[in-house]
Amino acid sequence: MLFANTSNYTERETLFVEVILPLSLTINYTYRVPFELNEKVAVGKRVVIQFGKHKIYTALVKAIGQTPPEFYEAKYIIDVVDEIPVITPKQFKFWDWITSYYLCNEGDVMAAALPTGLKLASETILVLREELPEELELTAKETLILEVLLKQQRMSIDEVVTLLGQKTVYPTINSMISKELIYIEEEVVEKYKPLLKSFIRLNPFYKEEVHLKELFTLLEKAPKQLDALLAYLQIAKTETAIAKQRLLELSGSGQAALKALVEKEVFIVEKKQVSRLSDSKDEFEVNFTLSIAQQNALNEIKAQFLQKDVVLLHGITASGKTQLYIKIIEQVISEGGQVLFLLPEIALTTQIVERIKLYFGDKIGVYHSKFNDNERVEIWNKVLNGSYQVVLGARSAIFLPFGELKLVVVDEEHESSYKQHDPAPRYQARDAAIYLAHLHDAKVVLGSATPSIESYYNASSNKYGLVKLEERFGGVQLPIQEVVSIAEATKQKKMTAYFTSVLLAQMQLALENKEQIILFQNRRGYATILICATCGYAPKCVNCDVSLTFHKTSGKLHCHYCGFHQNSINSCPACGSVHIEQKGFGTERIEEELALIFPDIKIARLDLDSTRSKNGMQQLIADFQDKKTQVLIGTQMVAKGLDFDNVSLIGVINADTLLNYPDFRAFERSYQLLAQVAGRAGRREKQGMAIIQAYSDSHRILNQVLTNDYLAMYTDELEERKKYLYPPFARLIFINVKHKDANVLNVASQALAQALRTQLGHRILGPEQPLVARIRNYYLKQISVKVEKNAPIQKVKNVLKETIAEFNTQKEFKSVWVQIDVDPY
DNA sequence: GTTCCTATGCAG
DNA sequence: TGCATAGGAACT
Repeated sequence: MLFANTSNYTERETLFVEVILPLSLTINYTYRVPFELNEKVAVGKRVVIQFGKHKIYTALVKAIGQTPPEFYEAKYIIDVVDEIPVITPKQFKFWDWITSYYLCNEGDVMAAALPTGLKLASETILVLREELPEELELTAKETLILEVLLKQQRMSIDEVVTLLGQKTVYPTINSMISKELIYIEEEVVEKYKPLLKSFIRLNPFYKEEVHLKELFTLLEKAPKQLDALLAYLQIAKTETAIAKQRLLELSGSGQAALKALVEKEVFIVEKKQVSRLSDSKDEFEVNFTLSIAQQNALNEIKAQFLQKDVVLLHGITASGKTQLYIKIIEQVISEGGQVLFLLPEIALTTQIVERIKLYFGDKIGVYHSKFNDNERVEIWNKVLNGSYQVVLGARSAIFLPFGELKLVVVDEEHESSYKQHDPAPRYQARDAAIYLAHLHDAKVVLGSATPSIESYYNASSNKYGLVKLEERFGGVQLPIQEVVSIAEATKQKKMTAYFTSVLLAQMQLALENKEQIILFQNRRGYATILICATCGYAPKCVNCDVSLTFHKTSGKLHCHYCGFHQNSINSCPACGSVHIEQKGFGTERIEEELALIFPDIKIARLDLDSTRSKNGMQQLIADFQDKKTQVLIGTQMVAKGLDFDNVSLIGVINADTLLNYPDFRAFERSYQLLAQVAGRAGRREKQGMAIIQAYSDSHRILNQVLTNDYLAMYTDELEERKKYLYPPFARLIFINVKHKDANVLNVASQALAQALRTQLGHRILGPEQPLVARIRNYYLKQISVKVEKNAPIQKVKNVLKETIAEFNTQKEFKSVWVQIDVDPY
């Protein structure tokens, strides 16, 4: 082995770098830096490295050192990608925290944090040799591949797999390599492509009046060219950079004329990099004054910030939290700080974003999953160089490279979509954002009309500041709310399909007044399940342990877990009976029944199925806003982030499905959702109405929704949590165990739980069978870890990590998947 | 015997 | 993650 101090280059430093790969690997790897790259490597820059025999990846330099690895020879890094680091030291610290808190690998975090455009990986390409051997003995498959290659010279592995229709292709490829037919190339695909546009510039020669005049006379015989020139001069008065396309549009002179001018060297064409992000240069002066209540809340937040880093803003629906946020943000950016504004994914496609964008103009960037990669890279860079001072984003926006972060706003902080469940890192963006803020010495505002129990607990126990905003903005009145018993209505024969007479009457009234209606049903599809009336058979998914849902539009039975679907059945496959009954109902069924009752109105349905296409949701919402549709039926989606002026009635078809959900948060969630849904009714001028239909009409949660009594709900829930030791009185970690074989899984999960129990005792619960015991052909078991609040959580986590690692080395459990989910809610 | 799949180990 | 390798099931 060649050590640095024994080599001929003693006077030169030999550097080694520890790199993070964007893969789920438990350790980081060490590479050696070739001397010529010594100057260029730096922590936070990306390097190109070979990992394994073929693959080339971009990895991130985590650390630089001079000690060579003891037990192996390090490979050389191939190249350094960046001129300046793309990851800041603070981001590394943040990643470290996520890695250790959520028990994942650094590579998981890297994969989640970097936009795909910044993570290039190689693709294996087969290339046909220029000279082929004369005598060939080929198998049928090799001939097939060769034929394609003769046509197109190059092929990716994927293409070979589809061509041969088999998964194992490497033996064939290897054989062709040894027969000297092909060679292998690793093609690194640079994913980010800067957008280049052609710009036109006048040759400086013609800047002088004399020359320009000569040019005019010269062009007299070419009127089109003259047009182009005149148009150029006209635009040049007000603009510096003139795009070719724009000139073409404005002059109407055509490609040929422009080309001729370029050939005459009158115009010079330049390719320039432009931004894909539409930046509205004009900042709108949206003047508004805060109400007294808002002003007081704002002052109070500022006062709280003197002592507390996090403030919970408990502001009832329509109290104008957004305006408050805007004022706080405004102050922070005027002092040169950056702001991260987190919103649930769904809210990002809607009005609130437009409002804030108008206000802050080009200082603001929006970051969410609907953006393509190139756009994300551009946003990343604009945050890095500080040209974006405000970022509005979904949970993944916490990974952007902030330099001067001074404020984090988490709107609708109770939203469950802040938690990422799969894949790792399984982080809770609200909590991670609080840590991020801590790293930056920044302040945090958590806002919600129905705060999560934990946040409210933190606020009432003085860990967070608490500011209340209890007055509706602009004097908007709370809707009149009413709970209607479905059982009672059924008894009195006052049900029409799924609607009580009370709800129907109100709908009639609203429609007569030309007002709009939103109906909420937390289940998509048509009927929940089909069931044979004779033998009780119900069609199930072939991959998962769930009954299939009947969708009428497609005429098929769908699995909502894996996407499997099959044709519906007319007779029972088990007993042949034709008495197939539909049990339960979803949004689709409600839409149909409603159309029968009100044949003249237009109804739209907002759920996962109807919004799958890219602009589906936007279109649906736009139509509803333009009053093209009168009734909007939806799942959870309708509750979140949508504001409609003309909606006077909200109907919850069946609240029981929410309340009966088997989860310790079911009541909290129900309250939050129902309060949010109800709050959508009648926002301006007119008092709206919310009707909640339920079997369990006297449920305490429904009462609390009716009376808007968040505190009562909180107190009751807290009591329950204390009694059964749930958060915030304990920390919860789920260990999900998966295997294709139910028996192996049983044995393995028992063994793992036992191994954990010997170290952590009563804290280990389970393994239990989850509600859905099999998804995508994998059987599932869940072990829960409940840790008292004051126990050393990091020690427990270390034990978990080690025990699971040890467990996975055992021969019979090698193929068992174990995933850890910290704070799984 | 061949062909293909699946499990498993490993990469610096 | 993706690839090499080994062992075995299903085919000829």
